[in-house]
Amino acid sequence: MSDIRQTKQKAAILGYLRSVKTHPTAEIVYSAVKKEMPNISLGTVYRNLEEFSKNEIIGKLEVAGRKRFDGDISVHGHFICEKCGRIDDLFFKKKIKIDFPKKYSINGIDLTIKGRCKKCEK
Amino acid sequence: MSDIRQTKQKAAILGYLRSVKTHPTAEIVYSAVKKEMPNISLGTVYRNLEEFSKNEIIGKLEVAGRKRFDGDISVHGHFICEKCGRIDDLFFKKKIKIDFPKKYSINGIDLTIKGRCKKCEK
DNA sequence: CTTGCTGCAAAGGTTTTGCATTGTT
DNA sequence: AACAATGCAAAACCTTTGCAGCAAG
Repeated sequence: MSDIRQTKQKAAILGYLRSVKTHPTAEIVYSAVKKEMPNISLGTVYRNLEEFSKNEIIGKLEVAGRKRFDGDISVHGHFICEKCGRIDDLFFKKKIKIDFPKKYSINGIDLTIKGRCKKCEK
Repeated sequence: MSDIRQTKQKAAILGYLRSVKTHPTAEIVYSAVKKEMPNISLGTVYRNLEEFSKNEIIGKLEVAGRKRFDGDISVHGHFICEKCGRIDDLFFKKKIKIDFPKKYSINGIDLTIKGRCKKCEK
């Protein structure tokens, strides 16, 4: 039977992702982790990020044709600035109610708002 | 000054997208339009889909690393089955209220729900 | 006529994958 | 000792782009 093993690489990737409030790409995670672990490979980073997100240990978004990862899996939405690309977390004070058809079994909700951030609003 | 021209290709792409209720990839649009217009090129399809979505004539989603296009730009959400990949439109009867921070200028909202469709729910 | 659009094919960027080796359990 | 995970590099995949010829206005 298959088992999942602990490795330094996994710990470093997860540690980094949880230490930032940004939503880095695999490439960015790779560069960051590489500083402490120069031999880590990009493939390992991709493989683990993908595995973590499949196991719902981290979150994944897709923006402008790239995958971005999120160390925070609490319920929240995202704001994406269409000009500069910045991504902010959105935490809502009031619960959002939606009347959802019962014919599906829900696993996750993604609420993304696009627009302009303060800086980019001319 | 630059102007935008009407072409058969644009009409065919838009016509196809509006004739279906699916959310096809550029590749799928290409195959479909190619039946009526065998010389159309994939590059043209990509170029026009991108232009249409920039001008908000069509919608664009990103699912599983691919862009998908939506001929329907009315306000609605999407359901994505994580197993079979099917995408359904979600129309809500009641307006959804969210308490959104005023510091952004909003341009669009994307509500995507992931889970299992009836068929894939074992 | 002017110049935007197309078709073609090549290039670009991101992500995945095969395989020999290394490291966990 | 078994075999999952890694590093490396090649391959796969999707999308963008340069350019010469075509076609819309």
